[in-house]
Amino acid sequence: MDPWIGSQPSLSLDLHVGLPPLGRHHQPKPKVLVEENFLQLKKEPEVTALETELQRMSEENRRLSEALAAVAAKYEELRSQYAEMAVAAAAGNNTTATTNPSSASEGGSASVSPSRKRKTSEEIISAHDDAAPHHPHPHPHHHAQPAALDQAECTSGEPCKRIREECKPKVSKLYVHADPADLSLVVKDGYQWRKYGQKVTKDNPCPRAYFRCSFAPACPVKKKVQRSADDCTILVATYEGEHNHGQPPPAPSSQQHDASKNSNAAAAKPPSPPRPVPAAPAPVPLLHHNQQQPQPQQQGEPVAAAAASELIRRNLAEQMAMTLTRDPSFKAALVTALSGRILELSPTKD
DNA sequence: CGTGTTTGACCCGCGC
DNA sequence: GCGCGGGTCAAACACG
Repeated sequence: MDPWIGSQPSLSLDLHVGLPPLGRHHQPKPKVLVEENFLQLKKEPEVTALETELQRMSEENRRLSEALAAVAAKYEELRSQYAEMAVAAAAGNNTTATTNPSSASEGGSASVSPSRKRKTSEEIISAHDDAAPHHPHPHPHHHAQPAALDQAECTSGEPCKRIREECKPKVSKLYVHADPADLSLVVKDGYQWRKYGQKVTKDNPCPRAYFRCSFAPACPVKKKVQRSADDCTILVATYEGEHNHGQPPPAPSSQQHDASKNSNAAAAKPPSPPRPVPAAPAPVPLLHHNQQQPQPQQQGEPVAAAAASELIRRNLAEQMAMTLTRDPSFKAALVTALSGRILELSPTKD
C-alpha cells in the first residue's frame, strides 16, 4: 500500500468497511479527523468538493455493501433451491427404482433394457412388449436422459442413430500430469467416481478406465481416464455429460489416503450421505479443454436444461462473490481501491 | 457385511 | 453380413 495514502487526512474519514486500519496507527502523524465544524470552518470550494466526493463515495460504499448482501442472499436462496432439486432428482430416481430396479444403477445413461448382458432374443421381445406400458417415462422428474430419449424415440420408430448423435452429452477433456511410476488412473477433480470397467484400446497400449459419478445416484456423468499414448506421465480424462449436483465437499486427507490405498483406481468414498450443495470450492481442473458439442442437451426439456446450465453458472459466480466477501484480504483490497479512488479524485491532493 | 474394484464376457455401432 | 473395437455389465474378489 502506498504510504502516502495513510498520511492523508482525507482518508481518516472512516469508510467503515469492517476492516481494522492497515497499519495506519504506526503513522507518526496524528490522525486528523474531518469533522463537521472543521468543514464549517473551512468552507472553501475544495472542501465542498471534497465533501461532495465523500458523500458520493459513502453512497457508493453503501451500494456496494447492499450489493454484496444481495449476492449473499441470492447465493443462499440458490443453494436451497439446488438442494431441493437434488432431493427431487433422487426421489424421482428412487421411484424409478421401485418399478425398474436395475435401471436405477444405470442412471438412465446407457441401456435400452435393464439387463443388457446375456439378454436372449426372447427377453428382447418381451422387453419391447413391456416397454410401452410398463415404463413409459423412466425418469419423470429428472432432466431427460439421453438414453431415455433414445428409447422413447426408438420405440416410436424414429432413427435412433441421429437422435443419439444429437443427444450426445457434453464432452470435455482434462489433462493431468501424473507420476509415471504411479499406475493408477486417478484424476482428482473433486468428484467421486466409481470405476465400472477397464479396457485396452487399439490406439493406446495403456488401459482406459471407465468411471461413473458415484456422488449422486442419478448423475449421468461418465469419465474415461487413459494415459496419453505419447506421454505416459499425462493422464487424459474425458468427461461426458454434466453433473446434476454440486461438487462434493473435499474429503479429508485420511479418507483420500484410505481410498487410494484401497484401490489404485478408486476415488475417495463419501464420508457421509452426499450433500447436494458444495460446501467449499472444489479442486479445479488444471487444463480443461471443453469440447462442448453444439447439441440440444435434452430434447425433451431444452429450456429446463438451459436453465439448469444457467443456474450452475450463476451459482458459480455467486459462490465466487461469497468467497470474496468472506475474505478479509479482499475487503482490505476493496478499502485500498476505494481509498485510492477517493484520493485520485480529490482536488486537495498535494 | 457392505462397498468398491477387477476382469472376462457380452452388446452394439460402424466400416468394409 | 461380418468382423472389429469401444463401451458396459455383473460375478468374483478385496478390503475395512
